[in-house]
Amino acid sequence: MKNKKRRILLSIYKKLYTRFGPQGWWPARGAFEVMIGAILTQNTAWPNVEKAIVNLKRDKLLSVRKMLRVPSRNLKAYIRPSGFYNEKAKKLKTFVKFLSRFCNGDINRLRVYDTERLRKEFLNIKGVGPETADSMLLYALNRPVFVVDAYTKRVFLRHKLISGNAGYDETQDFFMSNLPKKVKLFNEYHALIVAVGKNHCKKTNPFCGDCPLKTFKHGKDVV
DNA sequence: GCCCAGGTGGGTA
DNA sequence: TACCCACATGGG
Repeated sequence: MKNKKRRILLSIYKKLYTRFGPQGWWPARGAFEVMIGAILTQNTAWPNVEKAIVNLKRDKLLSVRKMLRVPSRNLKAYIRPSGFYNEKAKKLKTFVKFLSRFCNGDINRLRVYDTERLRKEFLNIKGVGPETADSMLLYALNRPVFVVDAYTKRVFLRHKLISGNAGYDETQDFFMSNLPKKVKLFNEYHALIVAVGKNHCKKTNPFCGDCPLKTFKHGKDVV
């Protein structure tokens, strides 16, 4: 059974990779920038996040120290294009305060902690939920953690590979217990799911068309 | 003008 | 615990 799931998951990966090619995630440079991007992209289209990051970069605010110092109302102005800027400014402040306390603002010092410990620490930060924490672990710190998002649930529910009431942890476990725990694989897989979710398994169109997953069982979302 | 986007936390039953 | 909602900009 486990082997069957593993075969299916690897087969899906292969089809997606063949169709969309390497995605080169995360589209950012440096661990800190990835982490900031992970917060800014919460329920937000990436192009809007990029605008915010460009603003931050322009005035060299992409460092723990600088972001600690900048007044909140200024920070809000910088990140405005990414939406939810009042909330996100608070989240960014909370996050850099955590970093300065936990690792003296030095991302390299996070290396000494094991993945489970770091995940626990991240989840304790207000504004960092499971997807954001896992994105940071995988894409900033290169830990083998599978990132689940809205696309993951929609695509895999539509192809009847997970159940409608599967939560974050259960969905994540489906991938992590049936796939080799490899950073490169998890990195590419999640990005490919986003690609197919954007292009085919859309909310408003329950039918696959030339979806690369059309050979898998498929139907409208139940529940 | 309407829908959606790489979520999260707080409130209510 | 399980929903429901606010949070906000920008593109299609």
